[in-house]
Amino acid sequence: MAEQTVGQGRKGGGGKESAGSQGPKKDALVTEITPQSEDFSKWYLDVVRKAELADYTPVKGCMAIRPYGYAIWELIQQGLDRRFKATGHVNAYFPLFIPEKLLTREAEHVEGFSPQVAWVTRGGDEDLEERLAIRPTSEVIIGTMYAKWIKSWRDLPVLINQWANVVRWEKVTRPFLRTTEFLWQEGHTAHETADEAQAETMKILALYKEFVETELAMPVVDGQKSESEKFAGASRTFSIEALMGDGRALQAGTSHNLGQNFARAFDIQFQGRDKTVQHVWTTSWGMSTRLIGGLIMTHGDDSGLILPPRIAPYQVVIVPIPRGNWQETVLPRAREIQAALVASGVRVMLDDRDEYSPGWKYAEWEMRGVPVRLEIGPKDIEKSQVMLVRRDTREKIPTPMDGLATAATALLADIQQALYARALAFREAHTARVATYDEFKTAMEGRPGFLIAGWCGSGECEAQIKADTQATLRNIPLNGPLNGPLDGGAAEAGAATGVCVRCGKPASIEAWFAKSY
RNA sequence: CGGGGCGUAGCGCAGCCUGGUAGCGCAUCUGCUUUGGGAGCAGAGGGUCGGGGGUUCGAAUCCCUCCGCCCCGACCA
Repeated sequence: MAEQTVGQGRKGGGGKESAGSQGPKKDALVTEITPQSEDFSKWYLDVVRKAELADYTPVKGCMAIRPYGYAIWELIQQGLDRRFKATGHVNAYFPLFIPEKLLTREAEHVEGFSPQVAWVTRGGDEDLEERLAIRPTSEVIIGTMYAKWIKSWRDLPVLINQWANVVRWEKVTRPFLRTTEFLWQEGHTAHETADEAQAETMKILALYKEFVETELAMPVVDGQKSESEKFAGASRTFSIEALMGDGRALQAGTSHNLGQNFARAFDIQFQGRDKTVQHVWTTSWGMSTRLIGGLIMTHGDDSGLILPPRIAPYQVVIVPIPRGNWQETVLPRAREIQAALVASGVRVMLDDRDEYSPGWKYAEWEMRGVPVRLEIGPKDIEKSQVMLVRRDTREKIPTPMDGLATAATALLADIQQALYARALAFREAHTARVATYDEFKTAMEGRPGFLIAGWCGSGECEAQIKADTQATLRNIPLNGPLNGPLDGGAAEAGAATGVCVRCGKPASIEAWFAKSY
């Protein structure tokens, strides 16, 4: 009776307890998080709620981001903001509201966004003379301001980023992945030449890739979007695409070269070095709270979240083992260790709650994805050691207290690498190159993931592939074997060295396809 | 927006078919014993059964309607 719960984790899924009346309790634990294999989507929603990342609100499609989830967002913000500043960008803030007349000035842009725009029609007691759009993105309002601020080539480039919320009236929503209101950063830059704007677009794409791979341990494919997947109003759109644990792709960030489209629509002009008046060349780029969804679905397992150390609100959780008068014996040592780790720059949570057992805490912090658990009890203190436990492999590592901070830091770095390697291996195992359309269709049905295939560049083939297989063209990688440097646009074919997977015509483009979020 | 499923305590559910005024597990609160993988015992609190309307002496239960959530499509920065 005393051992009835020992060794029975909720992750077992099967093992019924033989102690009779314990059955229902066991079942309650087992069903706490739906296993990934049973229903990935339900698993995701369970993790979001049980790990206290976010919760539903009375507002349809809008979530509350809870402190633990917001802490992840803050770390994402810090990592990105540091990189933006290091590349010469500055932050500013623009209004939430956009007058209707402004929104409709760039034709493609309006057409693309109008189905998703929310409107304010009343202020106080009065109907507004002109409706106000709640920004779905800020090209319009920022472009309007740039027209006022930019007069001379000496004013360029303008390299501004803003951290903001935006609203898009989505019909189908999911916490983090697609919500009616979401948080993001949007960079908006203006340049003197087309080449400069393109260089900026690619610089940010590379920055995004480096950030996501380094900090979030998510391997991504960087490439160019097809005409049909392009941002409304852009000349070219580039994206980074990640593969989730269920084999579906997630667009994790986008960088757009807007050409002179918005400059023309909003009269953003400057007098050049040659005294002529010209339109500027602009870019925009963004990453959002969607990244948190990507993080969950890239690394998580049946026990819950697994956070890469660099983005984990708590990198180490200390669980003191209560024995006898542990508050006088164990707890002080735990506090010393906490202080030492904090001094080494480690984010530490000391779980000194008396009302929960160690086993409960283990399960709880595993579910919340803390990369390293540090157990310390009387036996450890005797041996002048602690027990470190990795979240990713569950490996238990007895570690001397001498040099603990160094060992912990090294372990965190190792976990970061391991998570990236694991995710990359998963992606490679779920990426296939196909030559014929039959192969393509079979592969897309059989096992989800990326398919690499030749493409003639036509929208018809792209649309037909989607209709036949549900797979969309995610992007055209920058480094594909057939692909050129791609700075001239996806549809510009170079030397034909392959064939389109659908129509069989010669193709110089090799694209990545997948079912996606 | 089309097809399907579901809304009963914080979470997971039973009750609905065959109307009679709400129950179980977990969680929560109190006390004691515990604590190295989700502890035990004893006691306690918590629900206008998603909203509105209708039928009925009486509705969680039957009918209408609206809303929300989930899944599959369509659409989508």
